[in-house]
Amino acid sequence: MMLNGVLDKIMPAYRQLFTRFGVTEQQWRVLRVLWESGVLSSIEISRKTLLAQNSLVGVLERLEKKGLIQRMRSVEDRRHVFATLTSSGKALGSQVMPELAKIHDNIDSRLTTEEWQQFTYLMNRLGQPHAASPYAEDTPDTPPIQETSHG
Amino acid sequence: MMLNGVLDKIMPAYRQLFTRFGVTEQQWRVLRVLWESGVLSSIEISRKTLLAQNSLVGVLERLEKKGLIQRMRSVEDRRHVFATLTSSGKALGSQVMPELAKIHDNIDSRLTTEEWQQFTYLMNRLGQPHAASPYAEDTPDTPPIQETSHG
DNA sequence: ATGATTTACTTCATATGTGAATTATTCAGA
DNA sequence: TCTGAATAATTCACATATGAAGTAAATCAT
Repeated sequence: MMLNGVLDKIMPAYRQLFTRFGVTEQQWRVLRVLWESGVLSSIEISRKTLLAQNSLVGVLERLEKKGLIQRMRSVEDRRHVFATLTSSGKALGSQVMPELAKIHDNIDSRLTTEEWQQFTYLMNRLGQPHAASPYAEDTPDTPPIQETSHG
Repeated sequence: MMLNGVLDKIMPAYRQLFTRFGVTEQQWRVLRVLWESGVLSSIEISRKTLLAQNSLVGVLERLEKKGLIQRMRSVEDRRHVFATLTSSGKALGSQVMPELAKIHDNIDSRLTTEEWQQFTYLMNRLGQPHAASPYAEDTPDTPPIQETSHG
């Protein structure tokens, strides 16, 4: 439950920025990955933003209605829907990015480099169910800083 | 964004348990604090569960509709609404608690004692805005294990 | 080829989370 | 005492999350 608490304290700053530009956090997540990757299929956006497909439908809909993105069906495989930023979407991106960087830097400065490594390590451990081999698929590169008699 | 990822991996286990008993995660949070404290005012529940007042209204409504809790207005200050568990609510609690403990233990075992201390410490640091004195109000008791040239 | 299966997207019903606005009460002060 | 500020709960509009279904299009196995 601590995770929720931390999110509740960290997100407001971001949300405030986003609402100032008329978008929501998840809407921004989509804009962001499109900004970085150009054109993406709905499923790729879903993977990169961690937004469920069904939730994404609405998000993309509202983004398109705002004229920030453009959706289109693939010709080869008509099951795929691709999305890309409109010029206005790109413009918004370039306006938000710097502001976002400020907030990000602030949060970034709350922990030292070592602490961020610990953080990453701990988060990965928490995400992995116990009993699993410590050297499985997505195991973090950074080993624990202190292993005090336990494995 | 890692926080979201971890939550997405941790919560399903809990949600699965709760839906098995016909409640949601936040509904359970309420039942839990009532279980621990007996009678509580809406505002106290809100504080203990981290659920916003307006969200709580609906949660309490549904819990009452399910016959798990009972709401009533205070006589002294009719602005307050108190909630308490019904016998059926208590019964549910005693059924869920042990199951919950299993999941909790599993997650608990994913990190060592030291790592949990680091975790708590890091979460607190992340929740505190930067520039603030490291020894302010809710600063954790456990100091960082490694402070390598930075303060 | 054709039915079974899979895949990608969409829709639905239900439960929240958020910020803003309302309502009902209580309280402090002229 | 009457009024305006402060509280606690509730309501609203809007945007998601989740799980279950539904669709259409592509793939597979026979």
